[in-house]
Amino acid sequence: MTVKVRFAPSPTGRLHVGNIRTGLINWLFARGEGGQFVLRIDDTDRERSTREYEQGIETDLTWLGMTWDEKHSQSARFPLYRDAMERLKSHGRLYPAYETQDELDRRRKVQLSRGQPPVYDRAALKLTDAERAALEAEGRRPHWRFRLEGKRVKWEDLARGHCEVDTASMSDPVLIREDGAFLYTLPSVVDDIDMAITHVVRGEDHVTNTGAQIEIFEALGARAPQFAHTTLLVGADGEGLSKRLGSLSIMDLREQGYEPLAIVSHLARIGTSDPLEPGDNIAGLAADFAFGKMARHPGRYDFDDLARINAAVLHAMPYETAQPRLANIGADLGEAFWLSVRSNVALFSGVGVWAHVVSGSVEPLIAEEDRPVVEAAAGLLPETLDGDSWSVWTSLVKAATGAKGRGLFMPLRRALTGLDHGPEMAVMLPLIGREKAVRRLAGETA
RNA sequence: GCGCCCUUCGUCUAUCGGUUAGGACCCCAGAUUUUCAAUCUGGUAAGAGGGGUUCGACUCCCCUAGGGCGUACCA
Repeated sequence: MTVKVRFAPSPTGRLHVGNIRTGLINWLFARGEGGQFVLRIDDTDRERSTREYEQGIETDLTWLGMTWDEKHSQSARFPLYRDAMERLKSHGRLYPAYETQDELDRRRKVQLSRGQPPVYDRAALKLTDAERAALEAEGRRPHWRFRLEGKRVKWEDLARGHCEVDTASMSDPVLIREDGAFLYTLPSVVDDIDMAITHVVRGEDHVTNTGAQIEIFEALGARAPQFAHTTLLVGADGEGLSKRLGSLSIMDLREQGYEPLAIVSHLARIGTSDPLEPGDNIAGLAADFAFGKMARHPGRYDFDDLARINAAVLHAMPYETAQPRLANIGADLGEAFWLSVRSNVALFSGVGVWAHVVSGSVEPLIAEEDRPVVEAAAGLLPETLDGDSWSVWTSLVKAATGAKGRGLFMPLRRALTGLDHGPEMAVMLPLIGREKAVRRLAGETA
């Protein structure tokens, strides 16, 4: 059986690290198994769904490298849901209920205060035809609940092992709202059947849902797919991630300059036994992926880890990969430049600083006590500068001034770059060129 | 309140009854770079607490504490 999974985001906002992780795990699992990945736009809520957000989802997935084999929009599939609805009604599994939300809230509070579980009491099931007619005559419109069998639903979960949910302890789920809108549950099950989804991979916040949904699969005459419920993410402080998801959208990370490979490597490995390191590429991450590697407790999303992985991605990036992007920002100063600069940047855009040191205007940093060394060095600078010049030159300065080690190199670095850290000076010096070097050593901004 | 899941170095984790409790990050030290960064090598450091079961428990069971999730006409 070929694996076929789906990722079903709602186009009601931008993708963030929490929901993209679920999508990514689906993608990695599918690709690792040579299976298919379906993108299913959950736009049944016509009010909140927008075309722009839908486009944003595609932009983000494409940028991350998460290609899809099929794309469907649930808004185009209402006939299917209506058909399923009719079938459930005819089997007596879907019944109308007329309580208002206020009434339901009140009942829940009463049950809770009595120490009882807040489960719907199925009062609507006992309504006579006459009572229903009276309610409708009042202008009340029903919402529709799925009648649970009330049994222990069992499945073997790829991520959590044997699972059981007692549907007798849950409320009959509302499938259709008073205004006629389909809630998430029914379209999800109907589409999983229709699209022949083999594995439903989602967060463990859906575990209880799964019990009810398996009953719906069965009520529709289908066999439930396999399930994998992965742990959720918490923030670095152990708090739930939801509180600051706003700052963690994929779009924001892209705009801040994070590498897609870093984001994907980080999300793929949080909460697994693999080290938090970059993969070679997203396909490699898929090859390494296994549910068995995932821990059973919430994974920590630490922004510092992302930053570190991002730097590591850059530190290993070959010139061929970086070249077009360097050219894009006017910083393509050759392979030697990139290879020495890449280990000094945390974000790709950081290259700009070093390009500026080479071709821009820099104010030298010359401390009073370093002045003798810098002045002596200025007089000893070779006429032509190449890869060997730095070594030759600093030897001459050492001989002339007696300065050595840190006392020799830091004054020159500071004077030439205006900074106290950076790439190999042997590479930087010829790029900076004799003219600028001379002026900077003289204390001029050049 | 009730239900499900979870709890190992500072952090992320391995172990699935007998191990010097392993790896990664951080940190520290050394090497290299006649400087910083980067890189390489080495090192410090752990089984929430309490009861059981067992010749033997991080591993199995129970209790307590702590955490996550669920208990919606959200997804």
